Amino acid sequence: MGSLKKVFNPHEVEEKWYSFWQESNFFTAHTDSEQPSFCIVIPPPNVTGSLHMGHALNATLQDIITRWKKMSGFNVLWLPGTDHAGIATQNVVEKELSKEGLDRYKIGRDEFIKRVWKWKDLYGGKIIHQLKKLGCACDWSRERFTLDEGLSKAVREVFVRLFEEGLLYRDNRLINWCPRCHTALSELEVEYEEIEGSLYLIKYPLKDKDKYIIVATTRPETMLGDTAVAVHPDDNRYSHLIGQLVQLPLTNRKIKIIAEPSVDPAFGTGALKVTPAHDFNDEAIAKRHGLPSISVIAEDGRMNDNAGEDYKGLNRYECRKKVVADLTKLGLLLDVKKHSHSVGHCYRCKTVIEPILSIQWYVSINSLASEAVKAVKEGDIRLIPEIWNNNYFAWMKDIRDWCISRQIWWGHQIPVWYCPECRMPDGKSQGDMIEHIFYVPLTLKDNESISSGTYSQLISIGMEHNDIIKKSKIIRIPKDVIPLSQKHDLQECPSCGSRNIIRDPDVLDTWFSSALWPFSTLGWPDKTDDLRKFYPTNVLVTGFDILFFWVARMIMMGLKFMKDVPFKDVYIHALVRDLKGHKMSKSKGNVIDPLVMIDQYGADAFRFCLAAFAAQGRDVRFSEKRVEGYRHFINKLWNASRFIVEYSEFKTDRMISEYSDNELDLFSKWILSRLAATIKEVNRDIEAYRFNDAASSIYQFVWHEFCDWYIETTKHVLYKGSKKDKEAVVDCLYYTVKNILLLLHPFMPFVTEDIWHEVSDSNSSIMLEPYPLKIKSYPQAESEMNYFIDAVSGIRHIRGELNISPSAEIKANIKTLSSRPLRVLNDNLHAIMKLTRCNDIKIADDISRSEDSAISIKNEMEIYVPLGGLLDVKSEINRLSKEIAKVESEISFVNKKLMNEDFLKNAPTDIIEKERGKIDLLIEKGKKIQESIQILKTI
RNA sequence: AGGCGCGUAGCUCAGUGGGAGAGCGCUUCCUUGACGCGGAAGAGGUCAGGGGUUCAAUCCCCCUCGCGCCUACCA
Repeated sequence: MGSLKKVFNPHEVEEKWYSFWQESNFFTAHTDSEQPSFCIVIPPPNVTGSLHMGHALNATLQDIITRWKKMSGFNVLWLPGTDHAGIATQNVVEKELSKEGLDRYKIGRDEFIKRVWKWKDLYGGKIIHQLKKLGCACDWSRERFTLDEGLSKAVREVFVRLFEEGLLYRDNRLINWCPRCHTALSELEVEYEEIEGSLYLIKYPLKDKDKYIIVATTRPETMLGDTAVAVHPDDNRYSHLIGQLVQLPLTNRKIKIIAEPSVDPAFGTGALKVTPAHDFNDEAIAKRHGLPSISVIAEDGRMNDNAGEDYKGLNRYECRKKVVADLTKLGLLLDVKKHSHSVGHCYRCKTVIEPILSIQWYVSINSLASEAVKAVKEGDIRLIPEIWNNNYFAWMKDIRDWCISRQIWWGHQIPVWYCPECRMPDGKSQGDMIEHIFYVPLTLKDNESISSGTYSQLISIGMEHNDIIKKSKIIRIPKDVIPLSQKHDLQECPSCGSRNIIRDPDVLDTWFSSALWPFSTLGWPDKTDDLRKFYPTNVLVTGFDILFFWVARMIMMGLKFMKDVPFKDVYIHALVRDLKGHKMSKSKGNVIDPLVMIDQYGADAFRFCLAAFAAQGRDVRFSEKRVEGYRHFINKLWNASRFIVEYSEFKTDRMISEYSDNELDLFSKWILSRLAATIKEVNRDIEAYRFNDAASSIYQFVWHEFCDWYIETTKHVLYKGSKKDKEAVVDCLYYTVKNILLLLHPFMPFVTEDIWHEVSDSNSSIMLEPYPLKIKSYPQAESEMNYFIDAVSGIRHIRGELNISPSAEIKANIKTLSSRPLRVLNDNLHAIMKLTRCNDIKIADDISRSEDSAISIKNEMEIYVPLGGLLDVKSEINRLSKEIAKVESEISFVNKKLMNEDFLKNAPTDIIEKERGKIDLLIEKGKKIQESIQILKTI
C-alpha cells in the first residue's frame, strides 16, 4: 500500500490494468471449471467499421453483466468476434481497386478474394479491438470471424442439411437488386426513403385513334416493359374499355386493358400501367392475369435490348429523360405533377433499388419461423423489455422466404454444383441451357468477337471448361438445371462422372452465417467441450435494429440445428441518438466518437454514463455534460479514498462482522445498513437489466450518504477520538469503501482496480473478489440517524436562510419532545457541533426559547438558534411566514381528505392512519411557528 | 394507413394509484485539515391538453395535439 496521488488520471491506469488483466488470463473462460457456466456471445460487429456509440453502449452493458457474473462466482465466457459483412467489405476493396484503375473482373475472383483477406488482415476488425479501450472482459483467446475455417464449416453443414431436407430452393422472381453493388438484397436490406418525385400523366392511344386512356406513373421509363393497363372493374370511366387493346407508345406493342380490383380509382387517373418485370405489385397482378413479363432494365441499371434501339444502353435516369422528351414530342405527355413517394435504397450504398427478375436461392422459412415464434410464446426465450414481443410476432407472421444468394465474391460461396454434361428430365442437355456472359468480349480465331453464349456453344467453338468459368461475369443457370450439394467440394458429377462441373458463383448473405453465431463460435458442428458447457448461451445484448435481421434468424437456426434456443434472454437496448434525438450518422455530421469521450473523460466515466442512460424502452440522447458529471463522481470517489488511506495506520485485522453492535457508533451502523440496502438494490437491478437504476443507487450512496454524511461524521473521531474509536471507524471506512469498489467494478473497472490495490491487503485483482451479496442491516440505526440529520439540517437551514457566514460560530438549543432524540442527539453532540460549526449546543427536554432565536421545527424536536444582535427580525418573520403558509396549505389538503367520508370508508387503514398522524404533526408545527412569529413581533 | 413509444424543473432524464425526484445549469454564501471535478442553503413543475374510472390520477381507460420509430402502401 502506498498513497493515492492527488488527482486521478485515467490515461495512466487504463492501459496498465487492461494488459494486467489480459496477461493474467482473467478474461479466459475455463472448460474444466466446476463453477456454473455463463455465456454471452457478442453481436459481431462489421469487420469494416469502426467503433461508434451504439457499439460502446452495447459492449458496456455486456461487460457489466460479464464482470458482475464473474464476481458472482460464474465461469463466464464473453465470446468476441466480427462478421465479414460481404457487401460492405467488398465495396471497400472495390473502391481501393478503382483508385488503381482496376476492377474485380480485371483481376479475377481468386486474386480479388486474396486482396480482401489482405485488407481484412491489415485494417479489418478495428472495432472489436477498440473494445479494449472500453475495458471489455472478452475472452480474446476465443475470438471468431464468420469466414474463418470453423465457421465456414458450420455454414457448409447447415446449407447442405437444409438443402437435403428440401428447405432450400431456387426460384425466378422479382427481387430487390442493387445496380451498384450488383447483387440481390433481401427485403430487410432495402431502406425506404421519402423522395420528392413527379407523377407523369401519359396518354395511351386506344384503337379509336382520337381517344386515349391516361395512365399515371412515377417511372415513365418502365413503360417500355408494360404488358397491360389495369383499371378497377367498377370504375365507370373505364369499364367499357376493359378487354380493349391500346397502342403502347414508343414501342410497337399492343397491350390489353384489364380489370383489377386492387387498382385504386382515386389515385392518379385510376388507370395503372402494369410492368411486371420491374414492380412488385405489378408482378402480382401479372400472375393473377397470366400476363407476360418483359424485362427492360439490366443488372447494371441500363436499359437492355427489350427497351428498343432508341433506349438500349441508357441508364434508368437518362432513359426517363428521353422517354419524357419523346412523349412530349408526340403530344402524349399530358401533365407532370409533383409527387412525393418512398423509394427503396440499398442499405449499404444508398443506390436506388431496381426490382428485377432473377433466379435466386431461398430458404423456405415457415416451418423454421413457427418454431421460433413458439420459443418466445412459451417463454423459452424472454425478450426484455417485453414490449418487443408484439413486434417480433408481427414480423414473424408476415415473414417471407429468405433470399440468401448474393452476386458478390466475398463470402461463403454456395456449395452447389451443376453438371453441363447431364441431361434434364425433358432430355435437353443442361449445357445448352447454361448461359455465360463474359467480362470482355472474346476475339475468336476468325476475328469474330462474342460476348456470351451457352456452355455447349462455347465448348463447341473450342473453349476450355476452366477458361469459360474464369471469363464469365455472369453465369445464368436456369431453374430446371439440377443442383448438386454436398459438404465436401464436389470433384465430379455423381451421375455422369464428368469433372467439368460448374460451381454456383454466388455467395451467401452474411446474415446466413451470423444466424449460426451462438453455436458455430462454440465449435459446432464438432461436439466440443465449449459447446456442451456454454450452449445455450444465457443472454444476448443487442439493439432493436437487428431484431429481425439477426436475432430472429439465430433463434430459427439454433432451434433447428441445436434443438435448443440459442439464448434464454434477449436484452434489447436503446439506440444512441444525438441531443436532438436524431440518429447519429456520418452524413449528418452529428457523430460523437466514443474514443474521443474516453480520451477526454476516461473509460470509466464514459461507461458509467452509458449505463446511467440505459433506461429500458427509451432511446438514449447522449449528453456530453453528463459524462463530465460522472467524471466528477470518479473524482469524488478518488478523494474519499485518499481521505481514508490517510488513516490507514488505524486499520486492524478485525473483520467488520467481528464488531459487536455497541462497539460501532450510530453512524457506522447507519452506513453499514445503507450499504446493505444498496447492495441489495444493485444486485436486483443488474439481474433485471435495469442498469440505470443500479448505477444511480450506487451514485446516490457514494456521494450523498457515504461522502456527505458518513465521512463527515467520522472526522471528529479521527481528529479527537481514542485509539479504539478510531480503529472501529477506520475499519468501517475501509470496509465500506471496499464494498463500494466491488459494487462499482462492473461499471468502472479501471478506477476501482486502481484504488483496490491501495485499500485492500490483497495483491491480486478486484476482478477475482466476490461481488457483495447480503450483509447485516441496522434498522434502528437508520431511524435514529434521522434525528441527527434533522438536527444538523435544521441548524444549517437557519444559517443559510438568514445568511449567517459559515465562519461565524453560533450556539444552538434543541428541545426534544421524546426520549429517543434526547439520547441520540446527546450521544452525538460533538458531531452535530462539528457539522454545524456551533461552539455550544444544549439538548434537553425542558429548554425554553430565548426571544432572539431563530427556530426550526422538526420531528420530535424544536431547534432554537439564539442570535442576539445577529438576528434580522424582519427576515426571520418573513421566512417563518413563508413556512407557515406551506404548513397551512398542507393542513387544509389533508383535512379535506379526512373530512371525506368516502375516503374514510374506502381507503386502506394504513393510509388513513398516515394522514391522521400527518395532520397532528402539522397542526403542532404550525402552532409553534405561529408562537414564534408572535414573540418576534414583540421585539 | 396500421402498430409501438414518448411528451415530468431551463436542459438531459428517472419514477409511482395516496401532493413528485436525480444530474447538469441557475441564485446566495464559503480558501471549514479528502475533494472548488468541492461544501452549505435556495429558486424553479396546474407531471402536453380535454374527458372518464376511483374515496384518491402525473400514474389506469378514452379522445385531441405535438414528436420519434417500426411495418406496409404510394401507379
